[in-house]
Amino acid sequence: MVDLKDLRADPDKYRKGAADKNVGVDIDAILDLDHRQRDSQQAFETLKAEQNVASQAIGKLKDPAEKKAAAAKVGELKARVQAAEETAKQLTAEMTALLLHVPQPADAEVPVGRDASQNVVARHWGEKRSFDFKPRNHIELAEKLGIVNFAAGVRQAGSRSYMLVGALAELHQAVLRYAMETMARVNGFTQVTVPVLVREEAMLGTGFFPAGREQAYHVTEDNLFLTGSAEVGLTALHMAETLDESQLPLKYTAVSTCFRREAGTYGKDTSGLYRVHQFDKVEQVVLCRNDVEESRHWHMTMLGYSENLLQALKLPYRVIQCCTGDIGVKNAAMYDVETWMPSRFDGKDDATGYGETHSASRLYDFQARRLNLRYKDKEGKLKFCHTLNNTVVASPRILIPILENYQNADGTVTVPDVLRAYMNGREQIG
RNA sequence: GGAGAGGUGGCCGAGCGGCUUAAGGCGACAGUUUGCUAAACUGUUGUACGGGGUAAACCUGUACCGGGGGUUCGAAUCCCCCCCUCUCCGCCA
Repeated sequence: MVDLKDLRADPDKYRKGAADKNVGVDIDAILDLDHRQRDSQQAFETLKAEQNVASQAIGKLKDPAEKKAAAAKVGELKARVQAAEETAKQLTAEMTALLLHVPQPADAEVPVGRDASQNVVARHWGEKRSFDFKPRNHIELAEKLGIVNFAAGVRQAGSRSYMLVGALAELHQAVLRYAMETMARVNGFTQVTVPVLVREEAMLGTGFFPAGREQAYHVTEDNLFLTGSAEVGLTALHMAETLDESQLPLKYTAVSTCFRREAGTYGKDTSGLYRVHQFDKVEQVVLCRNDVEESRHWHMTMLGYSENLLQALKLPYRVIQCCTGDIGVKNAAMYDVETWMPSRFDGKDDATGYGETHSASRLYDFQARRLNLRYKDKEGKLKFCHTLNNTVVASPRILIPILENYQNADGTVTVPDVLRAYMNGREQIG
């Protein structure tokens, strides 16, 4: 949710912000509606004040006949008050609905672009391996090793389903545990468990709704939604609370199963472990003071954690600064990390070989406004928190670069050093 | 899933149609007194959105007693729906 007062004061900022993000919201229509809403609110409040005065006077009358006469007189006012209230309420509802769609303007440094194709590469890390044999893709590797069963997954759960079996399930757990423990023990994030089945308020509050509603599974029987990220649970942990500045920053991490309908991606990445409906992810969230510099600091710090993890896994990657058209409605800035997946490389364009594995976002107070997540600063003033989130690791997608980059000529896969401790010291699969 | 009891300000707790601009207490803040602390006394005490004011101070309107509707001239109070908490029963990893 953007700040309505700021939108009134500087509508151009929001016009440009929406245009840059390629989001079709009519700022002028919102401003016009805002005027009408305020006028109608004013009209209602004036009438209501009149009614309140008259009603209170009745209470002081003693004579029943006088009371009755006075009540009848106020009764005439009542209809007008109700009509005015109705109008004001309706306009307020319209206003709220429209405001939910106004995107947070991207920060000045974010490159302007229509979609992901205009993202900017910030940096590369790592040496891509050159194979002296014909490398297999992760599907071939895993099926040959008997550590995945796509058919069984699809049979019981439909398309984009899978079952990791044996060593691959172990590798999956290992990478999640490694990520989680590093964040908690080394970087001081508090481990949290989150609900993955949540109310609509949590989805609205974190900005996943209304835009993006079609990406979430809806459990209609109980009117709950399956979350696509622990970002929801972690960011909404203090929903509707007033924190104290001394508590900030709050740093949380959680591993959760994530559910995504992947609506609108039919025919895209249909096979393998890349784009699936259910996966597990270690996510981290920071709630900090309402301070742009501090937000920027945490954003870069968390992006660094993800890079550290990939460096520890010795997986080549590149960091992408997402352009305005790709950062979504809620973000002020976003970086993706893409990891080298040899099977995706078309042999010509290097860019084709990188697959998105991470995403780091800063949202300033956009989510906090919707969540009513505030804190009291040192002067006792109430302010909205800033929120940020980052992927620490998502699996099974991360298993693709691990399998493909660590494969051997005989079809076996070497286990990355840092994960062996989480796999009973196992050094090789197959 | 069944039965019952509840949800009031930062906290406790009264109020059950108009003397409530929510009693009283606790806490917090300010002042007085005081060698210092404490105590005592006095005062202040929320949020959101508007209007006025050059800004702050301040003045003013509306809304808010779990949420949403309704009855009424008037609702914390009466009615309906929903949410949440607690107790008991049933079921259950």
